[in-house]
Amino acid sequence: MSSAQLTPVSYAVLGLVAQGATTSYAMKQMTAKSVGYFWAFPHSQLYAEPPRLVELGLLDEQREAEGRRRRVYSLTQPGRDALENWLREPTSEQPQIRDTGLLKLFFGDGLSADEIAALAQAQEEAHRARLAVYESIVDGVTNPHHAAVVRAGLLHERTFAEFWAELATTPL
Amino acid sequence: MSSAQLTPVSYAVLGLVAQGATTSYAMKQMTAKSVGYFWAFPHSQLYAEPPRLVELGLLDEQREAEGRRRRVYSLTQPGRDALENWLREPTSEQPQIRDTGLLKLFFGDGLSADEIAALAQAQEEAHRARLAVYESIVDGVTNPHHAAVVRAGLLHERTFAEFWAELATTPL
DNA sequence: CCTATCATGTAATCCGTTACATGATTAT
DNA sequence: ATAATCATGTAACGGATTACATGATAGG
Repeated sequence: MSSAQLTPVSYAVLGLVAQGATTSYAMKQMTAKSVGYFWAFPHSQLYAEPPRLVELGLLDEQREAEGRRRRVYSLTQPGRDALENWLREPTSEQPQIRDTGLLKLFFGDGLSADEIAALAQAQEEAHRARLAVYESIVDGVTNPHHAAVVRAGLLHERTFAEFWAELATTPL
Repeated sequence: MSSAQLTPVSYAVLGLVAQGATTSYAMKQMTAKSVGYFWAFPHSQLYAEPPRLVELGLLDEQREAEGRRRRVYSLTQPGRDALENWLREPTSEQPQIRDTGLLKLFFGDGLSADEIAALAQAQEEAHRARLAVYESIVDGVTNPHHAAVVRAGLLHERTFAEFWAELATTPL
């Protein structure tokens, strides 16, 4: 029962199936307008991961008889247990923010003040654009947990938009 | 000149060398107390990446004659150009926040209100701990660009600590 | 001198990304 | 009908992570 340890993608798939996304495409749709904004799962992952979980006995796969003949997944009891345990378990891993703009700022010694300001303005704009997207969807999200996650994203974008805005006007 | 496209790690290494970190260990040290907090580079990456960049002609490698005989890197002109171009180039990739706590919240339908509160409290605590770390180091960071990045981290941790704190007290 | 830890790598596996490719539906 | 796009995958490659392993240096 090769207990290969599960990755975040594994749990995401288990969670998506638990929320009713029984096909890979449905998983893609469900993530697209919410958690996918800051933890993007390429669709190929959502197609590749379920077979692994089937192999581990955490998912069950049914093949449609007609039409697209797509693979329809459902949770097994061990799968449900694995998901629940993960949800309850305190998370220890440090969150990672992989922001290229911050990386450039970190290494920006070689840039002039104007170039730093340009970077900051571009970053501010990007964050405001993302903020606008979140504001436009937040009211349409019915699942309260999903809505809470969108709110977190909203707060984050606001924070960073302000950070860059200040940097654009205040020289280092 | 196999123009394999450079990854963020590539530019990080170029940037670190530009800032005077001429050995892999020095790179590790320089990142550890600043950008490494939210974009962690395992030391093996900092040892594995430079040879690739040497291969591409972006770094030059000198081997120490004595002692540890370590590899000492320096920027070539193409390497410096690549770094500068990257720094000036507007960044298009969306920043990614990979936060397991948020992922659990997203899938937290199956959790009770108490369990959500427990998750939120644990997350708040983790963010406050990180916040304390940033506060303890921010004054000691001399490089203004590094300091700005630490400030960004500080704002982020504060934002998220508050987000989780509110969630812990307000039922969904 | 001996030990602990600092420092420097290597190896192997596997996941994630990117691109390719094709089948089904819908719109015109 | 035909084109466009929606939907569903596969393949290949490379990078990232996780362990393993060993050589130097400093401290006792």
